Amino acid sequence: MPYTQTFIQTLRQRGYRITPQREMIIQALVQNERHMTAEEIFNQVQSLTQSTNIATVYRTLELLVDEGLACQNDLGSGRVVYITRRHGPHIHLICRQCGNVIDADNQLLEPLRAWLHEQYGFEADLHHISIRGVCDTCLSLPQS
Amino acid sequence: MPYTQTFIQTLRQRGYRITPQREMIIQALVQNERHMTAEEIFNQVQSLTQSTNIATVYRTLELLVDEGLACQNDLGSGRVVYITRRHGPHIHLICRQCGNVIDADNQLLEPLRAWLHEQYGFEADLHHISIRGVCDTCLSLPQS
DNA sequence: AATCTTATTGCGACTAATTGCAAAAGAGAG
DNA sequence: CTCTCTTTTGCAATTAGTCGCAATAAGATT
Repeated sequence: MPYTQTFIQTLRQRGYRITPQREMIIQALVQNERHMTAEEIFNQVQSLTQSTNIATVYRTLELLVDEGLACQNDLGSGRVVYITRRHGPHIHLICRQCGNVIDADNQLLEPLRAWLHEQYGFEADLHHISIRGVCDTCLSLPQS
Repeated sequence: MPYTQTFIQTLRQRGYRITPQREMIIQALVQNERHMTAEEIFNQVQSLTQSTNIATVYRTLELLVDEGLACQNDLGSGRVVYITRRHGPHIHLICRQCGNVIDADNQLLEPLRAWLHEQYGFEADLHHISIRGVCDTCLSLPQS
């Protein structure tokens, strides 16, 4: 797991303390390579050790997001999901009606990012962005 | 309050029943003309009548959003805020560090919307979109 | 005005996530 | 290795929001 170690080194360099809890949380997130809820991570960590707590999972995930190492996304499931920033940036198109999530390309986000930076000096985090709307299928339904 | 009535007529035409609770919730949202939390709306309604409930406020707001009459936004305060769609579309730039919210123009969202529709058949709801990142001020801070 | 159908409400229980605080433990200095 | 300082954790309590269900009440029909 070299990538997990890279993560940990980065945090250590920035002055954060590395605890077994943090290591296991990072490892779960890195190894799964997918969107995970805090509870999924908590369950995986708990299968390794009892010494863990859901609050710690949330706090560690918040740290990873703040440090730009992970992305946080509300995909409309009622639970927030997390993923490392190793993954290429993309847009999540979330259908307001059926709840389906489409992953879209992000080409058009680049001009937006550049423009926001130029105009407002804002460094937009467009790595994993969610956009709500209505999908193809739901639009073409006969009615309702 | 003619605009409140327009709202109500629209809902009635779409087959929804108009209850005193719904009228008062809509009125609170329309009259204030700003982002409001469900609890703020609940408090205003409750000052008029005891016959109300926070769950009803949430359900009515959800209805307004689903019917395209209101926008829902998580501005990072820990509470979701609502506003009518009378307001011109714009982007909320939310700073990950200081929590400040900047309202930005939406010019560049039009090509994005068009492209998402063309490419994915997705009708994006970009009326009130939130983008996280780091603001001008926080970027220029000496360190930390 | 009375009746009927079904959408809507209120309530209480529940879930996801956050917070304050005392106890535990990481990491640097000696 | 021990001490110290400060960050981090675990716990319990709290908050924001949702859900199931029985009771209520819109609005249509007569």
